[in-house]
Amino acid sequence: MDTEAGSRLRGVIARLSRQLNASAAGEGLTPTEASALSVIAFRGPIGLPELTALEGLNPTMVSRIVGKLDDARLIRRVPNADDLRSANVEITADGREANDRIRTERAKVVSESALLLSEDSQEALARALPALEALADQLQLRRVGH
Amino acid sequence: MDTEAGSRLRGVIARLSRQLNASAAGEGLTPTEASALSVIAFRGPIGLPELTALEGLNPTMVSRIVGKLDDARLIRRVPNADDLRSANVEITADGREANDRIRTERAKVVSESALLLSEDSQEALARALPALEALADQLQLRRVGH
DNA sequence: CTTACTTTGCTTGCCGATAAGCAGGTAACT
DNA sequence: AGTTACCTGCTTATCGGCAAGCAAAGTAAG
Repeated sequence: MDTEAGSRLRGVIARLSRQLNASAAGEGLTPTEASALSVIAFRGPIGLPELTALEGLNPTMVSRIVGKLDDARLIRRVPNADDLRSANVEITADGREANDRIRTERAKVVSESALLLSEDSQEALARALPALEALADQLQLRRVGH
Repeated sequence: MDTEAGSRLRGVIARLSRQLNASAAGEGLTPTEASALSVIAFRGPIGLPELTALEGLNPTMVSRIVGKLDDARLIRRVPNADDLRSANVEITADGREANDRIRTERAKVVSESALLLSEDSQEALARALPALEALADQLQLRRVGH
């Protein structure tokens, strides 16, 4: 990937992020909170450090997000018998419902716009999904290592 | 694109945006300012409405960004003889130098991480670039229309 | 085993950066 | 005069991050 492509990728990601955040309705949750809820829903009971890593957030934010989601009864802290300082978090019934609603709503915005693209573009997006996720992993490793 | 893919795309874009903004060094410019400077550099003299559209920003921000870049002598306002209310902006020599530095620096972060990915992933990213840009266009149209 | 000290995992208060957006102003056009 | 293009002051939302604090766990001396 050359400078030209790197620069374009960077630009378009910033732009997409702006557009998506702007069209973020929600359940009273910020984009990051909704994303965290989704991870908790799918990756089952999970510790805060893992959540931090998966979302590429910082521990302070994760603590606050978990606190808020817990207050809202969307997730539940499950004490860890081995170490009472930490706790795993898992989704509640309310949380699962909220997650489904938010997920559907948010994906709709992307899906509907994507449907207006050419077949080729849609396929390119689908094929790039794992690569984008891998790239995010790499960028995160780079930051942590550095 | 189904709900699953839409949701994943949305999530990964947010994550990439966080990682990239966090590793944003700079010339005293915010990510958005740097991006605007880049657009001005490549799309030559340009009016503020076009800049607003290209970046998917809101007019208030564009006004402020242009003001800052102008103060820093990185761009220059060129009066429009036809309509003195508006003005086109164009890059200055200083601006071009700054843009080249920032562009190289920023792209490096992406490129270096991308190089650690598989060949397939790199190719998928390159092929998805136009599709991502088209998607951003669609999302923007959707917002403006709505 | 008990007490004292250190480390670890998380929480919280505070502040800064970035960006959106409204309201109101000025100047230039029609 | 009315509209339009832009600028600016103020507010808000989201997120990052340091530093202090707290409770549990680990370690070691008595």
